[in-house]
Amino acid sequence: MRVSELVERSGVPLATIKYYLREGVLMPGEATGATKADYGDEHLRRLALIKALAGAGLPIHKIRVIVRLIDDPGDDLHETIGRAIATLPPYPDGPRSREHPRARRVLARLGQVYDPAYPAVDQLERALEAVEAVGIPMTDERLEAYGRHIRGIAELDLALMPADSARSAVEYAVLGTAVYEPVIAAMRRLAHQDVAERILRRRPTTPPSTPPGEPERTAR
Amino acid sequence: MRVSELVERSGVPLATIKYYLREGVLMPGEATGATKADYGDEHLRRLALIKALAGAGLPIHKIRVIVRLIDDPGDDLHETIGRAIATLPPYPDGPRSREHPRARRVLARLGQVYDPAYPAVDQLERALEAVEAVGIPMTDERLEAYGRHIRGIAELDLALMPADSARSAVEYAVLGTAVYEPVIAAMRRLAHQDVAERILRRRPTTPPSTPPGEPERTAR
DNA sequence: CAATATTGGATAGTATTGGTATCCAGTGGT
DNA sequence: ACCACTGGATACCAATACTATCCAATATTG
Repeated sequence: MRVSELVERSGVPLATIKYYLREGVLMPGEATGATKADYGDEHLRRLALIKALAGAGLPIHKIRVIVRLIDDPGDDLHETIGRAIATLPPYPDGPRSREHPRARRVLARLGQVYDPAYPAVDQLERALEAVEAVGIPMTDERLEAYGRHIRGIAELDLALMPADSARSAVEYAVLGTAVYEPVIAAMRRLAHQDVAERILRRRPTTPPSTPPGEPERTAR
Repeated sequence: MRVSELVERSGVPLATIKYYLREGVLMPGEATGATKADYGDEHLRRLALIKALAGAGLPIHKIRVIVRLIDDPGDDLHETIGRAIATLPPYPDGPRSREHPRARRVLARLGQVYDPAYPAVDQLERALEAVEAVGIPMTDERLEAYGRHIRGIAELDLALMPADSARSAVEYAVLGTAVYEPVIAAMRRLAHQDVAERILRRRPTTPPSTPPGEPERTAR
């Protein structure tokens, strides 16, 4: 397809597509002449990826890093995925050379190895500093429950990871991490609402049945 | 204390404090003269709150909304908390008048009421649109597991909510929602690492014991 | 009493980011 | 032969969260 068609099919304005091309996050179409080029489904897919990552707050140059890893995953899949995930937000401002005492305690408690090379360790440390600074520290009780539930989620995530190609595995890992975080956050807020409603308003617990007008309980 | 002391104790530059004062997120100190004012611990606490919320990506004018709700929670605590949480990111761009078919399905499945007035419903719908657009849809299997685990977390969150004052309840709700989201995200990423390590590298499952050089398994 | 430091207040400036718009000239299709 | 379209380059823009500077009044200190 030509650019104009890519524009209307993707919904991305031409100026923006040019911008993505310039920034090297969208691969150029196959040139069929000096002023014509041909784009395919992989361009649509790439645009969806860019949209998703940009929507998750990634600056364009980080997206560039990720698309390069997807386009060219090396031999070591685990390593590649690690680097791709490391590119995701949040981006701390200070240096990351601290001791991570809070994160260490959490990991020790959960029986996970402490490897300061994981950027997520630093993210966890900063997040724990923030909750502490604000007076809602991570108590043992909370840690135990959070750890158990989060691990349950993570195990399922991994179980559902595609095994057909390294490319799709990297994409799955990046997107699964980035785009499911808002899903989890929204579900938690709704669960808060629901639980709070029952506690604060003293309402009875609704059984998990189909509400009126919403009959597709098991529908896709 | 005087401004200069507030500056050094909070670590926030004077120009920034003035900016917060101007924007109405930091309450003015008690004037002790035409060119002097007195600040107290509540100013330090407020600065910590602002830091935490700004760090979570809230624009200053949203922080203003929240501090007003904290300073003046009305009669209806549930309502006030709802409004405060509604002020938190993410901030969708388009209008929010859709049907929320995906969110409805999820809520029906989980036995929670669908109330389009909750902003989190819209957030969930958009998040689900994103995962779908990118080819990792919310399957029933995932939904069931996510729902169960997230509800477990949410129930604990509510159980730990302070009941002493409306003010602190609002603060807890806002901060607990905002600052724990990064904690959950970081913990999930680390759990992914840990599980992936065991699967991809075919390593044996480490029992939750103390790794070498890390003896404080139960230490704070 | 006088010199110095500090304060509140006002205003202007800055850096970053992610686009958007314009212009241009070459060219492919009809 | 003509006109819409293309790639390419460059300029521009809007929002945000500070940051810096200036000013004049007033404490504070010696």
